[in-house]
Amino acid sequence: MVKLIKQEADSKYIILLAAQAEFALHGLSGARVDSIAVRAGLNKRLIYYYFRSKDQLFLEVLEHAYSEIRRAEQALHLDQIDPVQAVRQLITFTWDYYLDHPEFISLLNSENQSQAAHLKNSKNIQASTSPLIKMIDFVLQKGREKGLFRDGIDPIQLYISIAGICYFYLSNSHTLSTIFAKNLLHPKLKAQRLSHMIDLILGYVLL
Amino acid sequence: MVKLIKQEADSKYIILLAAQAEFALHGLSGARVDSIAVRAGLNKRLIYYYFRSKDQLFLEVLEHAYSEIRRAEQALHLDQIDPVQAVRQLITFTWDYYLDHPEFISLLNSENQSQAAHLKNSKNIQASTSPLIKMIDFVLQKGREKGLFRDGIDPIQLYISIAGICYFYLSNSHTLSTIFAKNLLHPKLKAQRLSHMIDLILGYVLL
Amino acid sequence: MVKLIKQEADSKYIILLAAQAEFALHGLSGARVDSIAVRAGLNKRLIYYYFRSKDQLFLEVLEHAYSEIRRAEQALHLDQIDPVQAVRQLITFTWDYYLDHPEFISLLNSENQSQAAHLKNSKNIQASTSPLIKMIDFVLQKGREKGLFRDGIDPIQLYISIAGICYFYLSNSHTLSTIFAKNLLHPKLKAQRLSHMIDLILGYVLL
Amino acid sequence: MVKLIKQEADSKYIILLAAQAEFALHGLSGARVDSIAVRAGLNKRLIYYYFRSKDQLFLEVLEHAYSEIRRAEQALHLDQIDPVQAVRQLITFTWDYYLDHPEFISLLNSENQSQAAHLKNSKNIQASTSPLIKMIDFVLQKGREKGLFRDGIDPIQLYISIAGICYFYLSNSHTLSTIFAKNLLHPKLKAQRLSHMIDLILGYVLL
DNA sequence: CATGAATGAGGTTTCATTCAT
DNA sequence: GATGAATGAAACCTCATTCAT
Repeated sequence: MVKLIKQEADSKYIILLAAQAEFALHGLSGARVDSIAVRAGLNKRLIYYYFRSKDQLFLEVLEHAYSEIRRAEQALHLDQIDPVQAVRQLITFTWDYYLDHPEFISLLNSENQSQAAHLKNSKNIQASTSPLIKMIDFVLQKGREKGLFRDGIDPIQLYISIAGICYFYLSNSHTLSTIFAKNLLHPKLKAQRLSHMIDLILGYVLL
Repeated sequence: MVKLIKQEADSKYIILLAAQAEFALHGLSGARVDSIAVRAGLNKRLIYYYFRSKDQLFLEVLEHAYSEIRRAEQALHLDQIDPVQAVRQLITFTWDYYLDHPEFISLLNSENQSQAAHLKNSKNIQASTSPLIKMIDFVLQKGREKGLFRDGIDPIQLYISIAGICYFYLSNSHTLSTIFAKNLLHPKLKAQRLSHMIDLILGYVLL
Repeated sequence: MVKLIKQEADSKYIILLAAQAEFALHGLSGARVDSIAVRAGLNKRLIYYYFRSKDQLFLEVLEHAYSEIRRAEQALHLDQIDPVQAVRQLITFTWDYYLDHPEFISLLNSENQSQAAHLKNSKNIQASTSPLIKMIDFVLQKGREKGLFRDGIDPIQLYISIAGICYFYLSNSHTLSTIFAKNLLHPKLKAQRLSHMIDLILGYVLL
Repeated sequence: MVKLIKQEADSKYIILLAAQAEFALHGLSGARVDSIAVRAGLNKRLIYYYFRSKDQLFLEVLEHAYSEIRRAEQALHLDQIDPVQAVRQLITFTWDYYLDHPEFISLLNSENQSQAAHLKNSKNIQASTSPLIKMIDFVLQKGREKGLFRDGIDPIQLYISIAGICYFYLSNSHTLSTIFAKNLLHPKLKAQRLSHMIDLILGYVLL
């Protein structure tokens, strides 16, 4: 019995991971259910057994991806460290997370192309981001109280800006690399980028 | 004869615009050649007559989109105004251009999903960005010479950051709006966003 | 033990009824084994445990339906009443039975679409109709002897005609209702139909 | 140009006939689009080119079948012959038409299994039956005026009864043949059936 | 320049059925 | 007796592309 349950969990999870890889690589409409089955080493029919359709599968992949990053964000505990360090930490984390999880960027791009049609049908997504925003707000307040940070910074705006400077560099690295005729993903350039981003955000945040 | 040539130009251009709309809405693999023909009000076979394949059509749409934004950027003449104003101007322009040309964002997302496969096969794209970077570099230098701007700012990094904070907010507006449970494209929020971005960049650039 | 056997009977019968409903609604090829399992509230595998295949299940449903109507026909005892009343009774019974058992009509339609492939493989079906025909023959003979009924009526032909006028009106009620733009199953129209059918048959049978 | 048009008509019509045969043989859900393509000797994709879906194809087949029988009915000109002959003629025609067009019966059975879902979405079906009913009403009136026919016969009821006795015998010939252990489609039996039906209807209609 | 007809390959999804417990 | 997991075959349908004129 226990084994059975484990098997199910395994197969379903294997499919989820295979789908994540396929969706990340080819987008929603470019992904092939056949390929997902091959990646998972399981029968294609099983995909429809566990998930109801390609779209439903995509939604679950997306929810999974969101829950993973939210979990990682929670583990940052930015409220327990020095505010300047906290800002540095937030940038570095975001950057590293996107670097380590290129599929997350891909999935978000696909979902935005779908106008968030899947996410809108999803429960318990909205709530999951607020703890992070609260944490950032707390950090900004502490920095302000210490006389370090400027006044009137909106935590959501700041979060979107930090995400944006990390995200855009990576999500558009192919076109940018082509246009600027240099490989933006070269380790040296990646290090320079992180450094620039920290300078940029701290330059704004600090008085 | 002249008229015939003009007609050809017309039909080809009509298809290009129809394709741009379709690609912007559905991405490369999600776009339908049939839909493009319907949008253009022309026979599908004509698409293959003017462009050789769906991918070639996509490339030409992409090249067209790039040439348009480059043309607009050239018209900025940032080198002829006050450096602080120039930075403001650059942010505002980028923001407005993305707002007015949502298809540009969509096309870039698609192309990055394709790992810039089309762009890499394209001549005369790479050179086109450098004037802008030179212009930014000139602005930064002027600001530095006037004792206003900080030292050591990489124009490419700055450009990518400005583009990133504008781009991400818009390209991911659907998921962000869902997650934060507010419509990020509401006029009020858009105005706040622009204001925040200017604060952010100037806060960094200014000494 | 007894309880187990009873359980078995229960489950098997539950499946049979569920299958009857599903087959009646969607026909043989339109019926879904999954749906039958859901209707029965039992595991799909059990269907294959009790019945060997979808076709075998269909056959048993069919046999069950036939045995039910034959049982009801036996209970008529037409031979014990006045011949005119007996004819009225036969028409009314046939009409009411079809009305009360729409699944019977559906199953017969499906089986005829299959060219009676299942029924031909069935034992003990053929014999079951003859008592009814014998009963009708007896009624006709009695009516003739009483000087009421016309001569030379074939009981099988009469039976098929009575069945036909009832059956067709109901089996084709959807298309007929659409074509004649009135709901043939409205109580008023049903009553008129029964009245017409009795007039028709008696008009023919009576001298 | 003319040839092109003719080709289109040909291909579409060839598909229609192939579909009619396939639907007649296997019903709506039992029919295979692949088989229709093979029967038509045309590419499967073309079926979706001309008709939009299997259901739409089924509807057009159905409409075609209805228009054919209505056309044949119009050609009867029952109003121009002796009323008794007209009734005979109507029965004989109905019987022969069903015999010659077994697909018509099959299609109607399928459509009724679908609860007339297709027909309900069809324009100009309802109107097509009324001329026949008017013609029957005219015949009945003439017979009554000549002192031959009984009073108060509803033409729709009569039509349904005539259709029913013909239809049921043929649509259910497989199960009936099995149950009565004789081939109902044997020429001798078919002749007897027609004779019985004429006796039955005239026995009712004539005073 | 322009078009309606046609196609092969492959897409998502569904099905009856069986495996393993 | 009962079940959840798994499957191969085949269903409907769609796609980019080409043919023929």
